[in-house]
Amino acid sequence: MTRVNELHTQWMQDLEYQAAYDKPEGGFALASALIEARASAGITQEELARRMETTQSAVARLEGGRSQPSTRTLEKIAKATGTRLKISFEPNKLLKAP
Amino acid sequence: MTRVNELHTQWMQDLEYQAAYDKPEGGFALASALIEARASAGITQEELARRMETTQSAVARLEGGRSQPSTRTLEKIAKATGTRLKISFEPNKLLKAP
DNA sequence: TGAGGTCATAGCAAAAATGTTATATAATAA
DNA sequence: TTATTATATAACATTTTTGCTATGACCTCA
Repeated sequence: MTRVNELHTQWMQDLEYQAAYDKPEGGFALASALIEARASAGITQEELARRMETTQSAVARLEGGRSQPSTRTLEKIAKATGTRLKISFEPNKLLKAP
Repeated sequence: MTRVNELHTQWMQDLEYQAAYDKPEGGFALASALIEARASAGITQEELARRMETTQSAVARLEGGRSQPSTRTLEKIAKATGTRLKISFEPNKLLKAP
């Protein structure tokens, strides 16, 4: 049992995690979505890397927001964390103020 | 006025487009999400390319599902189509059948 | 103190995405 | 028919992501 694993037990009880590449600026929202997905799976970077058939350092780079991953990579993450990848283009803010 | 533009007028009236990289297999869902986003903006591949600072052929390649775009590219598409990019890892199917 | 475990970073080579030019096809309008 | 417009494809150079091998920092626990 390790830190992330403990977080897991705690989070899985009441966490509605639906992190998204949404609000923030520089793509760091995606990074936190990755971290949450991994935490929800209760695994380490090492284990996630194993499931994605890559290395721990690659996972750290992704979570650190130091790359702009392709959908290929995002799909691997989804599979490895037991989640479903969803990418959408949603209608934007209001056009004119009332 | 061109074909897509006409589609636009038609769609914008009643289309709740929220295409997603969701159900299907080979990443073609993303492709159709792209097409819908562009159609909702009522522009041609050529115009989308101009807004993304790339070329029409690159857009065609994306919409044809012949690449796995990075979040960098997805962001460009969102900005160019006036939409908001949303990427999320959602909880998966049921674990055990009752 | 030291060992073990987790995560972050740097640097490099290989792979994939991207930008670009040049066509080709299809549909429409004149 | 011809001209024009929109989209699809191929081929290639450039850029970015990705995989990999260290290595260092930070904990916790014995």
